[in-house]
Amino acid sequence: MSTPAVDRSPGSADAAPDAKWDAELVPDARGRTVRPSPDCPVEVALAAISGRWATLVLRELMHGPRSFGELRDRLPGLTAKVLTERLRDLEARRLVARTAVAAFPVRTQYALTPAGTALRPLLLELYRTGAALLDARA
Amino acid sequence: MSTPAVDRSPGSADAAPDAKWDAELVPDARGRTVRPSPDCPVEVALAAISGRWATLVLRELMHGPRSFGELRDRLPGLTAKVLTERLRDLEARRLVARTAVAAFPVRTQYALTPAGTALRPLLLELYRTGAALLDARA
DNA sequence: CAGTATCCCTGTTGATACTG
DNA sequence: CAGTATCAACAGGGATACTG
Repeated sequence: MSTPAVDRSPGSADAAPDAKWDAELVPDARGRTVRPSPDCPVEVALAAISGRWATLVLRELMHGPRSFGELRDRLPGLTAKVLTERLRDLEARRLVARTAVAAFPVRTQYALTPAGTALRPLLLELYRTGAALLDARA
Repeated sequence: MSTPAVDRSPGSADAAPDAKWDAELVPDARGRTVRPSPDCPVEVALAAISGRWATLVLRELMHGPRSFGELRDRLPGLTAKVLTERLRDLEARRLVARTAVAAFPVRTQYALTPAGTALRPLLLELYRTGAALLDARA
């Protein structure tokens, strides 16, 4: 894949140690990646909000716990299949916790975990940045 | 698509006016979207950093203007085709400006515009959030 | 040096219909 | 109520080879 050519990096395989990094932009070694890597914090954050509808589902859950039906009602156009996919993904990342009540009819509650709540500043920053871009074009 | 049923919203078609919104999370009407929309600030910001390798290309340009070859050298594994795609996309969004010097050999400079530089806080927040998620799992 | 041109392959999304 | 099962359509990305 990558041309071996000359190995100028004495360090690990996926870093560029001899470059001068912006200490604010790249505070530690995890950010000195040369390719999209699951170990890079930026990629981890992007993965957390990845997938269509993901930020909208998170926004709804930021308002408090919601049932499957409530989420579906709040986001018409989002099919049950995709909603399930998003929720399962968020659950796998431990950002959302599911609580199913085995009654009839079945009730399921989806709530943010502390890790999920930690995404709030990121959503705010996304909004801020996007709004600034929109205003700049206006 | 959406079940017409009862139209409980007296306002526009893509908003839910009767819901109570978190004023910090959704500061204005542009955030009260019911589906992924190009008008939503969050979507605009996500679009700005969309595409594989995008954040890495932006990171490199945050360090200063770079030529096509410099970017390619700094990001081995990124093919010329995809690098071109990312740069063209960023250019179309006015986040990056291209300056080609018609000499021989050809020299091209890619630099962030003010709008592109405005993405820095977002990248920092992505890093912060991702690092927090990584630390939480450790 | 700075790209283009193809081809192919894979993942993602959406529509629709069905179930414990 | 809270999902699952299929299937079709599409876009994104990578490998490779070529050009002004």
